Amino acid sequence: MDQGQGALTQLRAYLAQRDLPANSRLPPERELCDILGVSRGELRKALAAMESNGELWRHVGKGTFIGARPTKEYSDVAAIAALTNPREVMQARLLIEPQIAREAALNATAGDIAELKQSMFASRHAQTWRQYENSDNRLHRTVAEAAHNTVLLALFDTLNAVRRAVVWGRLRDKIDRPPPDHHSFKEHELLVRAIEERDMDGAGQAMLRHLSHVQANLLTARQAAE
Amino acid sequence: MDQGQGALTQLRAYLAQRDLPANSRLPPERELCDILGVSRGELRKALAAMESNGELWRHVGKGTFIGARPTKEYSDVAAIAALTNPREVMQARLLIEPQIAREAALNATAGDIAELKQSMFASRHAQTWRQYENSDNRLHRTVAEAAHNTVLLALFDTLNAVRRAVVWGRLRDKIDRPPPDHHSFKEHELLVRAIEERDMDGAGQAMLRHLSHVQANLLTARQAAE
DNA sequence: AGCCTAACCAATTGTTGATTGGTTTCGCAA
DNA sequence: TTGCGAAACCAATCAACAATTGGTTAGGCT
Repeated sequence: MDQGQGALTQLRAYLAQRDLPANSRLPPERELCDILGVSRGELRKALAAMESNGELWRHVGKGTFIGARPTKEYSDVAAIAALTNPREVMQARLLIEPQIAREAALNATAGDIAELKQSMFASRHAQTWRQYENSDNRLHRTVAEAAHNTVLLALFDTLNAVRRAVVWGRLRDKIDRPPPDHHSFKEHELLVRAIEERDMDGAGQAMLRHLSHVQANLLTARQAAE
Repeated sequence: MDQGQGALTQLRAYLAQRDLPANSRLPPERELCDILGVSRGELRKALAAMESNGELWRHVGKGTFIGARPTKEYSDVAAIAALTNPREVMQARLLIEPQIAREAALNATAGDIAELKQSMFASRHAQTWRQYENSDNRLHRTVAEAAHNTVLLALFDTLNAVRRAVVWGRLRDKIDRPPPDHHSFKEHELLVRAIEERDMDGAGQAMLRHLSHVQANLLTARQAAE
C-alpha cells in the first residue's frame, strides 16, 4: 500500500521539481520508470490517478502532457446545411458580411485592395457563369481577409461553406454568361471604392445593398423555375 | 507566334478529349511535354494562361488540377483558437452579437423571452463567478436561439467555442462572487427589455454597449494582472 | 494474490527518397 | 540581340517505411 502511493509521490515530486508549464510533454513512460526507479505498472497507476484528476492527459503515439486535454470541437458544415435553407443562409449573409466589410474598410492593406480590384476585373470579364462565380467568391473572401481578423475570416468561411452546401442543386445555364450590365459589377465597384476610401459606413451599406440584390435575384430565379 | 499558341491549342484539345471532371489531377508537366510533343517552356506558358483564366490551378509538389483552387477553410475550433487572440475574439463578438440581438428582437417567441428572463434571474443570484458565467453564457446563447436562424446560431456557437478555447489563461478569484452592482446586470436587463419590446435598434445597441463594457473589463483585468 | 518483466498492439510521429511545379543557366539559331 | 529548347537545380509536397509511445496481455517470481 505504501508502495502503491510511493510511485505517485515520486511522480508528484518530480513534477514539482521541474515545474513544467501547461501543455508540456513529459518523458515517455519507459524513461520515467528509470528516472523514478519505479516499475512501469506502478508508474502507470500514478499517471492514471493524475489523469483522472485532470492534472494531465495521455494519448497513444503522442505522449503524456500536463494540463487538461485539448477539446476537439468541430462546427460540422454538413450538419448545419442539413438543418437550414437558402433563406436563412442569405439572411445570415445580410447580417454578417456588411459588418465584415466595415471592418475591411478600416484594416485593408494596399495589397488587399489590389487583389480586390483584380477579382473585380476578373468577374467583369468572366466568359461563363462558372468563372463569374469563382471571381465573385474570391472577391467576397478577399473582403473577409482584408478585415484582418482570424475569427471573422473563419466565421465567413464557415458561412460560405454552408452556403455552397445548401445551394448545391442550383445550376445556371453553362452556355450563357453574365450580361454586361449585371447589377453586381456596379455594386462591387462601390464596395471596393468605399473600402479604398476607408469609408466604413459606405462599405457596410454597399455590401448590404449588393447582398439585397443577390437575395432578390434568388427569389425571382426561384419563381421563374416554378 | 503560331507555335506559341499551338501549345495552348494542343493542351485544350487534350483536355477536351479526356473531358476530365473538376478537381482531377492531370499528368506532371514533364510527361505532358512528351504526350503533346511540346517543349516544357511552351507547355508552361499554356498552363499559365489557363491558370490565370481560372480554368485550372497548380501547386509545387502537388500537381496541376482542373477547376478553381480550393480555398483553405477552417471549421476546426482548435485550429482557429491557435491562430487568434482575445482581442480578435472580442472584436468579432462586438460585430456579430449585436446583429444577432437585432434579429432576436424581431423573431423571439414568448418562450424565448421567458427563458431570457430566467437566465437573467440566475445570473443575478449567482453565488460564484463560475455560476455567473454559466448563466451569462446561457443568456447570450438564448439570444442567439431567439433569432430563430439555424446558421446564425451555428456561427454563434463556433464563435463561443473559440472564445472558451482562447481565454484559457484567464482566471477569476474562485472565492469571490459578482458584486450586486455588476455592470452586466443592468445591461442584460436593457437588452432583454428591448427584445421584448421588439426594438431592433435598442437590442443591437444594448448588446453593443454590454460587450463594450466586457471588453473594457478585459483590459483592466489584464492591466491589473501586470 | 500482487508485482515485475517482457513482449506485443495500434496510433502517432519522424525520416528518407521520390515527385512536382517553379526557376535559372547554357547553348543554339534566326 | 532575341527567342526557344534542353538540362540542371530548388523548394514544397507526398509516399512509404521505420521508430516512438501509451495501452494491453502473458508468464514467471515472491
